[in-house]
Amino acid sequence: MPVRSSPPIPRLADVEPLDLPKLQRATLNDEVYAELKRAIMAGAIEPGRSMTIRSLAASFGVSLMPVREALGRLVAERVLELLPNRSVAVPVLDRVRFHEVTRIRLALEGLAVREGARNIGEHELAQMIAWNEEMEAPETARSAKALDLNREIHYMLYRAAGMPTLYGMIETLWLQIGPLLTIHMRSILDHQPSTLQQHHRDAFAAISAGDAEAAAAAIVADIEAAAVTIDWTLS
Amino acid sequence: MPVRSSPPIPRLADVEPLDLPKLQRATLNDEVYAELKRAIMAGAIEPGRSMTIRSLAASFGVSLMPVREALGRLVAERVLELLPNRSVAVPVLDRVRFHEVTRIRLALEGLAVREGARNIGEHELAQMIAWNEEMEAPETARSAKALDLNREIHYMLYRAAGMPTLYGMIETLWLQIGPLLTIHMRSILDHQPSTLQQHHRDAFAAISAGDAEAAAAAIVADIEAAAVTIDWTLS
DNA sequence: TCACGACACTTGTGATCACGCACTTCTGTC
DNA sequence: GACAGAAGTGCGTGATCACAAGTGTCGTGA
Repeated sequence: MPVRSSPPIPRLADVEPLDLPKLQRATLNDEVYAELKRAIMAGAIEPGRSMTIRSLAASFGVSLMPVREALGRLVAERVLELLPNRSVAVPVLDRVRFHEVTRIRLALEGLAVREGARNIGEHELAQMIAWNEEMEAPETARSAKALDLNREIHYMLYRAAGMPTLYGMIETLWLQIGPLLTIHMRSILDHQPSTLQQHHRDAFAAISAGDAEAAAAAIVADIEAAAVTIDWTLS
Repeated sequence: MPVRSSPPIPRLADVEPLDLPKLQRATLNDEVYAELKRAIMAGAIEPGRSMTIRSLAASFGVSLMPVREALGRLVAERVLELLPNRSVAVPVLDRVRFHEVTRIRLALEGLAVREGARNIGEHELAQMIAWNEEMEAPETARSAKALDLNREIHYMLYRAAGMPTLYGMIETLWLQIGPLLTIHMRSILDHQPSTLQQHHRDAFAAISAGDAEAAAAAIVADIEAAAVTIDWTLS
């Protein structure tokens, strides 16, 4: 630890406790991992096309090592798929697997809402309502931002459950269907002009009324409505 | 591909189609990963004590690389925990987190049974019944083999659902509570001499009767019964 | 006797290199 | 002209090395 030579300067630790516990340096591994997740969720990586470690490493400007580990983690989370060639790709969800992921989502996100509806605070609820109205604004209704807002609303609700393991599992499920959402975003937003927002409004009303079960039902209806629209466009 | 010089010997590919699709060489990475999973599930690794990459690599007789990636995958699956030192350990489940994992298990394994009960074949059902009776045998009732049989029964039921993503998620959940199960195995098997087997029998009867919902209820009761026993021993 | 600092050691992280395997492409022969 | 064999290339996997940060220990000074 470097020590200043002039004594009158007090050390930072003396002035402020500053006990932020989770300040750990981000490794290249983590950065590549986060960047890949963002790219996948944004649909920037075409499903089915394999990608090589070397090309990704060159794109990120790092060596093979961080990319290898980040890809391995994503494969472990089933966000990426291991091809027989031992190379990886964003999996192409056929109708069967999409149905499976949707059913898991219904179970898990229903549980999260049932729990989160009880714990969520006034401030978060207001924030979600604001986001939901922003989704209906004409300039964002058909843009990628609408999907981002939709995701943030759901995530905030799920975070309120205070179940970190459950939240992580839901996050990986969203990553699995994320590419599909982005690709068919136009269809979803066209076929359902304001259905999504209405389901959200139902959920907010139920939360305000203290009816966690109704809130869960609204989110389940929301997921199912989006699922049938995507299923319509599949294969 | 090496070619034999003597022509009369027919090549294997000519005699037998042998189109086993999933024959890909196991890498050291996969072997270390599988071995660590076995060790964790068996409770061989004391929860909370951190382990170093180098020591594991020395134990396995491999270099750091395969161990690093295997550990990274297990951390991604939340089977291992990343300590502030950036080293890893089997997480110690407090009561709160154990409750959370149990609630997720109820949702997911209930779904799996509801689906698996409809699809499972006669042969698998007979196998499960045989395993269940073997659990009651005096020589295995209190041994680690009883836990193995219990796990195999549940896994076979969940596999029958034909939902690989769901099955993988359930498997990681079992890995998270596996150490706890093994450590408190004595308590579980003592407090519940044949309760577990009875719940299993209820599930089998419901499956035979074609009542998937009752089968799911039986497994849910099974999980809950084991959970309250473990919760009793926690802290 | 206690505290502080320097040193050695351990550990995770990242880079580089080597090997084996699979696939492609070119070429020679029938 | 077509097909088989060989050379070349690209890829994942694993090992080794280098580096920085953290940690414990030993020694010295007050």
